[in-house]
Amino acid sequence: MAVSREDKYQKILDAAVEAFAEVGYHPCQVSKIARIAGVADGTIYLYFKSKEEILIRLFEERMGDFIQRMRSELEVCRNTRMRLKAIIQTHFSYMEGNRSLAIVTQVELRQPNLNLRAAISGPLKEYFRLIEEVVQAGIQEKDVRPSVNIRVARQMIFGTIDEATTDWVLTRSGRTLSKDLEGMLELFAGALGLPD
Amino acid sequence: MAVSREDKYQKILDAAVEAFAEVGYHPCQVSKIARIAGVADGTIYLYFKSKEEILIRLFEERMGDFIQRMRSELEVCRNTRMRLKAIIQTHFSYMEGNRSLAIVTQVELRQPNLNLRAAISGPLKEYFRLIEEVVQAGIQEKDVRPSVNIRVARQMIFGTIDEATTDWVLTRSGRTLSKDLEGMLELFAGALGLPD
Amino acid sequence: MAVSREDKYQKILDAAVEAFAEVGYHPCQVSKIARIAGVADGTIYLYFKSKEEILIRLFEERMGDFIQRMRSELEVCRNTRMRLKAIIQTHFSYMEGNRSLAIVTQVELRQPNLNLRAAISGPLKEYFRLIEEVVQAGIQEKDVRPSVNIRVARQMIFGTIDEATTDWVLTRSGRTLSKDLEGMLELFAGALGLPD
Amino acid sequence: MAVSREDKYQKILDAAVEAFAEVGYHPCQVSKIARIAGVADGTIYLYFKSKEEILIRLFEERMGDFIQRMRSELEVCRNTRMRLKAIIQTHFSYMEGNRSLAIVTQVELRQPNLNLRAAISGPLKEYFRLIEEVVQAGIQEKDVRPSVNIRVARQMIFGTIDEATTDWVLTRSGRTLSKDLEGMLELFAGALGLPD
DNA sequence: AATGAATGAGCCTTCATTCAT
DNA sequence: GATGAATGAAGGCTCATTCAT
Repeated sequence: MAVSREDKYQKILDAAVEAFAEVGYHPCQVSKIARIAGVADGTIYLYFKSKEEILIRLFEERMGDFIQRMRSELEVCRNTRMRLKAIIQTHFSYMEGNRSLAIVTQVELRQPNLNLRAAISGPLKEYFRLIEEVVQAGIQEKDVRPSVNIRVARQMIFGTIDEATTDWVLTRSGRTLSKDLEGMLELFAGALGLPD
Repeated sequence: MAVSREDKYQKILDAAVEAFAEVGYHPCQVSKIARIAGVADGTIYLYFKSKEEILIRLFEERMGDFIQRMRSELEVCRNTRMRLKAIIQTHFSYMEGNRSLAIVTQVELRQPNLNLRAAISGPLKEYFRLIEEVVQAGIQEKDVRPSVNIRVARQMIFGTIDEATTDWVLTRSGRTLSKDLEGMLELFAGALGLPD
Repeated sequence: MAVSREDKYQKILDAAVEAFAEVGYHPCQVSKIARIAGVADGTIYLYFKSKEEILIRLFEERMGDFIQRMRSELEVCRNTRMRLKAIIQTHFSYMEGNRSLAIVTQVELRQPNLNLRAAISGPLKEYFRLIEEVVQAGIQEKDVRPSVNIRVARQMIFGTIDEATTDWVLTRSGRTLSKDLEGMLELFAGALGLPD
Repeated sequence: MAVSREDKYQKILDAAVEAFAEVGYHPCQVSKIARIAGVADGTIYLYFKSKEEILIRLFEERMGDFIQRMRSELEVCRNTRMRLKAIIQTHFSYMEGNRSLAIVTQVELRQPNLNLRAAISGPLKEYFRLIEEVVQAGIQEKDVRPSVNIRVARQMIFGTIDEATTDWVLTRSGRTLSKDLEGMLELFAGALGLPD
């Protein structure tokens, strides 16, 4: 039945996230994914045409989902501070809810592999654009200092959030990401010159 | 003779940087490194005991060198703004002068592989400590708002610089990294509340 | 119902002939046969216990049918020349009417696989015996030179017809096999010393 | 050293002939060839880029060699009967001296696989041309009846010899091929109308 | 020390066959 | 009976590593 097919597809994708997170994409054996997913090796190939395609679909699906959520969170915000808060919060809570995905993202996002880059660049660029739009709007709404370079500001916002996530992923401390939300927001506010 | 041995060691390391940058560590064949280095495959194993060790030594040597330089640049700085400027500048110019190393660093720095993590964490942690010391000193010297969370500030500083480097590495535009130095410094200044 | 079962059995056999002819027995996937036959992969196994059995049955059925026809054509012949003509003609027209089967026969007839050899050898040996009987009778009827080695004569007759068929199968020219009937018959007549 | 490389290449080719003869090309595992050749599996791929290439090179080398020998045997013949005798004799003795090659040739020569066909067709066509030249010359020299169709005569000559070889290959009797030389020659002589 | 041919363990992928529906 | 998704054994090929020269 249709539901079962989609279910298994997602089960394999979930298994792949977990497996990739544990050892990394390249060293990960397809049979490991199969084992975690509870299916036979060959079954994987009924749903994906290659190991690489699993990684590509994984990014497409999960990052698309992430962007979706980010966008809807931003819609209800009324000023730049709220928007930045929403970005940090959404990013953090998504990654906290998907630790394995977070690990995979932090690592494999930077692969020089061209097929992968092509697949990733779509959603990632959209995320970047989304952040840049927030800064741009902030300037127009006089929330943000006009001297701010939009690209560099985006690099700061994304880079900081991303680095905090990497930190959280690599140090297996019990500390939550969300705990740093306010501190990070204050840094961004100061950097962009937001009104209190 | 001793010089020749050291020379070849470095030649292999240089070749490895180039090779890893092009395709990534895992997909890179040892024979590719050998070809670029102009030595036989077997020769590699007279200098390194495995492909993994190449990567590990690579980080140890090149990051150690990087930290060294960073430290000496910082010594001559008299206030927080100068120190932050030195960090950005040194990081940018080092990476611009070692583009392949920059690529490898951005990608492989995040490997979940434990041996590698152990090797990297030394120099990387020292870099983090160094940044945190700058922030800490800034607070003591009343350059930095006392409410600033030091760890989060470090994540911002490193994350932003790192993201700018990744951006530069992946978009093969002619744009130099250094061009963004002042803009980035202004963001940091605002974020930390530095005096003008 | 019984008819339907036999129908489907033949449909699968026909599909197999077509599929084997296209790519050869070994490289041919069972799913290809199923697709051509318009049945599910699993259905094949309700009629045959393995892929190999399809090939075996195929030879048994189609070659049996071929021998049957050959035998009935020979019965009405009154002398050696007519019999040889009947053999060539029947062989040619059967293969022209079953081009795919001809292809499969030319190729797979020579498999070293022992199960297959055993299955083929029955009808093939009967065909050989039939040819040899014609030569033998020719000698008794004084149609054929008595010095003729019967086995070698059979090799000539079968080998020539078979090679002409292979030629026709491999060169996809429009040329018909039957066109060479008379020329070949004259060669055989000369070889065996038939009276004009 | 150069000799050693060529040696090993031939050793693998010999092993492949033996292995293919035993089970057929498709079912034959590369590891079987390696075992017979006394080398590691991977070594095969230092000399051939794929299993298929082994088969292709095998035909190119061994058939080229065969044609070479055939041509030089024919050069010293003074009439059609001698030439036909030389063809049969050379073919038979070559195959008797290379039984495994004979087996492989009889079977795989007829593969529908296009790459293989292309590789084979060169030497095989040359063989056909060579036979046809003998018949043609025979007609000009008034040795052969002018009514003989050259193509059909070639099909008879090659087909008969080939079928005798197949017969000899499949029936593992002690009987030698050469024993039938005279009987076959007489058939050809009669078929073509050669003078006594 | 240097070489590079050889090794062989290992892995992605295929596909004949099974079996729950 | 029919289906086709699922299975998992098997195999071609790769490549890090070794070692005879």
